[in-house]
Amino acid sequence: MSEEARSLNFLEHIIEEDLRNGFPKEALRFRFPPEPNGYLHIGHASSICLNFGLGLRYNAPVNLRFDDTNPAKEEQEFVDAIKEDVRWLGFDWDTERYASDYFQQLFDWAVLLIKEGKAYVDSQTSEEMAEQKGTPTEAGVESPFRHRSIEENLKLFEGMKAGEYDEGTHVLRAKIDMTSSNMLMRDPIMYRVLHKAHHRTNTDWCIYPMYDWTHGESDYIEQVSHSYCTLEFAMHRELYDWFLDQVYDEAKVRPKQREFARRNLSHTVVSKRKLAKLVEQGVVGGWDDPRMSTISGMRRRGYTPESIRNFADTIGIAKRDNLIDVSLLEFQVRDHLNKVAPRVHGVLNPLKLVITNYLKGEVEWVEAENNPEDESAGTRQVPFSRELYIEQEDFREEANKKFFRLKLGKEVRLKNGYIIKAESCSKDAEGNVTEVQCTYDPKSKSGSGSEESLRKVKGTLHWVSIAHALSAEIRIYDRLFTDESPDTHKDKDFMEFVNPDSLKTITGYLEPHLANAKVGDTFQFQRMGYFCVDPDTTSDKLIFNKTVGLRDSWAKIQQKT
RNA sequence: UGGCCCAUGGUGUAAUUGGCAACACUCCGGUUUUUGGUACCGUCAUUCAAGGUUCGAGUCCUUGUGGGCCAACCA
Repeated sequence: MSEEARSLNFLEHIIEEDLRNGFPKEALRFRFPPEPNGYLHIGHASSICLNFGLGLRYNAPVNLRFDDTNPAKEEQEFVDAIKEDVRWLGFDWDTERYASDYFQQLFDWAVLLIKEGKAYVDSQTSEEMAEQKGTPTEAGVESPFRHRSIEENLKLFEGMKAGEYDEGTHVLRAKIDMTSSNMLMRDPIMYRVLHKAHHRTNTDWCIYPMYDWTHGESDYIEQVSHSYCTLEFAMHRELYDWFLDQVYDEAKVRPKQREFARRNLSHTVVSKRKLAKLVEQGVVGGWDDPRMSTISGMRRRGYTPESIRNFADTIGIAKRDNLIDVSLLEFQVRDHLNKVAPRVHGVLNPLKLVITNYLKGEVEWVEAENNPEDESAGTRQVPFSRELYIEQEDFREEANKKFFRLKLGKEVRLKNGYIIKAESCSKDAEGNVTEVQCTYDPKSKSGSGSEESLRKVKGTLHWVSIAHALSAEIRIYDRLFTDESPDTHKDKDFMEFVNPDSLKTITGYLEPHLANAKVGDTFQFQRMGYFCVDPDTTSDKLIFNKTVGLRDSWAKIQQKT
């Protein structure tokens, strides 16, 4: 186990430099700041791994802070779901905070700004203000209300807070610079009137602070040392710093905002609006559909927290635009599941196999290892009998020597069982093989130690005894989108790329001890992939989701020919 | 017609801050294997372009080229 020191990413370099410059290590503090307006997705997952990972690396506290400044969109339900998802990913926050905890402080500071002549109440319509704002290449012009007296501003702002005005009639604006090349510095809005109940403060407030006014000050209140956000907030940094300057006390930690590139996963979408559309239009079964990029979807799909964390770790973080191939994620899922998932025999496309020289009615319980990667996983007994199911794909009447499976006249090993030889097969009217007849070598039983049992035969098949088989619904998923970046086409809607075959439901046949499987349990169906028990499972119907397939080099060989 | 950010293999990230381009995945080839899985071995880039500084440039400078972001009473 060589604990090779991982190279630092640029955000860690920033911290290291601050430390070198004398920033006290004990003062390091981070935060994950979701808005509780929807479910967390893979993008949030990497942000969570980043921020909480920093906490672990520097042994520093990480706050979970809900950025709940817009009661029109936010709900308690989402707060609960977010907390569950963060915990499921394996992280624990130092303190649970809410921007709404700071409404009073924020208000007091706003009053201070008004008194210093740095904020004013604007009484125009949003259209009028938008017009005055200018464009990225043209300076804006000042609002006619920009030079109201401090007394009038104070009176108006108090009135806004007291509920004397309707929505849209007044806003509080910071008085900065209408000619700034940064649009965000052109007198940004700090407060708006919103007569809506808030999920935590109820109707205590009818004015709510905007993101820019809230975020940096919240970081400051919590004494967050490094506030990392995505690149689209880069332009906000100037404002973040300006607001901080208004209240900053030298004796305290001054939060530092830095930006990183959002990590985009191929073949998926992540925006709330788009995910909602998939749900509303019935393309998927819900927010936790196993094809969704939500954390709850990935959980239901059978992705493990470890695999998601390893994924976030290995893809790293930088500032350039990226499109990460899902295969990187899938690799991590396989890598982890390979180590922990019990192996099991499961036939997905059954073909009847009859061992003609095996006694009718005879049943043997053969021993099978639960996980070759983990000896402590032990073994189990699997019933073997005269009539079995094998995969249709595993039999061909004739095939070339690259086909390491069952063909007429040739031998193959039934995993944990015997070596068999295909003798003949039956077909239906269309010529499809309906049954294979074979003979077995009674001395070749797996694990018996006999000379015959040690014979090398080129193929090994999984199987299940028909009489003992448990049938189960198997849901097989493919990518939800056929395009690697479905929502980046200017001329096409992402819905055009929905993969019509992203879900196939079949009936599979499993070894009987799976009757005890519980929701969420994951197994490797040998040679087929990883499957987990879906919550739709009932006492009389077992349902499995295919999490991810095994690496399939046979598929590649076939493709080439 | 402005400002800010970015550019390293098929993908994503590194490079002791100016000193032999590394890691993971993928791909391809091979070894092992009672999972065509796993494990293991090997092949695959002179760093967007052109100049410049330097003994030495992925790293610094200049100019291009390409891409992203910025005008919600959203976050």
